[in-house]
Amino acid sequence: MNIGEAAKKSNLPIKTVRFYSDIGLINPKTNENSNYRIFTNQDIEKLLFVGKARKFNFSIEECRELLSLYENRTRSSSEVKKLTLKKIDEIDQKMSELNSLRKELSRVAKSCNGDQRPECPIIGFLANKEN
Amino acid sequence: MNIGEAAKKSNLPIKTVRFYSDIGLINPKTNENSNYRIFTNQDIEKLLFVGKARKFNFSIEECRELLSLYENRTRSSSEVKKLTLKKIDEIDQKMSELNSLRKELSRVAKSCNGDQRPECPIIGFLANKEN
DNA sequence: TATAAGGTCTCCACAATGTGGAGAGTCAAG
DNA sequence: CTTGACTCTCCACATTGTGGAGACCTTATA
Repeated sequence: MNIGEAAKKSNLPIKTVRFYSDIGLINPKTNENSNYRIFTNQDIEKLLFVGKARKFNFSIEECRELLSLYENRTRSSSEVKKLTLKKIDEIDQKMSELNSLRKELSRVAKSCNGDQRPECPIIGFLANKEN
Repeated sequence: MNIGEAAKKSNLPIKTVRFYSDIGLINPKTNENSNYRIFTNQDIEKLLFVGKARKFNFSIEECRELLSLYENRTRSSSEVKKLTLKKIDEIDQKMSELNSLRKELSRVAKSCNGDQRPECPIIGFLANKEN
């Protein structure tokens, strides 16, 4: 099938499918006459796989790795689990950063009246060299 | 002072200071002879301000806005507070996304043995078109 | 005074992950 | 044969810088 149908079936924008093909995440054949890409059902499965993995925060390179594990019928499940646990770790890290950020911001926001007067502790806080 | 000293005083890499100056976040004068940028103490203050705001997750454009509020002695504190509350909202949004992501990932990770056998529920999950 | 060392300049490329458009080629239907 | 819908490649842009090349400036030392 052509790229338009592939895009529809994989729920991805055409541009994205082309991009994934450009970077070799998938490797559709090429019609030598028309230079059109030709997608198989296997390609669609891979696109769906990648689409989902991307939604779950895996980077392109991680998708590439997962994809090769996906295709390798003899790989151990521990490899996949390792990648997943690493992802969870990263998420935890990010969340704790966001948490302390949120705390600080809400602390300064609370101390600000938010009225018509120009005095603003938030600005003062940001302008303060210390901390 | 020259850019090297400005970078040191603002705790930012030279390249970053140059970048901020390129995009007009700060506007140091230029020595017409040498073409060197000349920074004042005011510029350093702004750089420190931006550096801190960036750490607190404000985007460059938001920094630009905050900077103009910072310089505007007649602005109301509510404008600053609004930006800050918006930031907090964004953080909340991001955290809830990460939370559900984490839940899903840890659910599938738990269901995977992580052993030498190739059966892997995580791969199965990612390959599943549904959900 | 000549030269070397160190600071600074501009311009380009790259990172990640696509999106948007231009201009040209292809295919299927009428 | 023409028209409209698809597809192709190539370039630019988004964000926030970082790294390097080659050229220019300044200051100090020989």
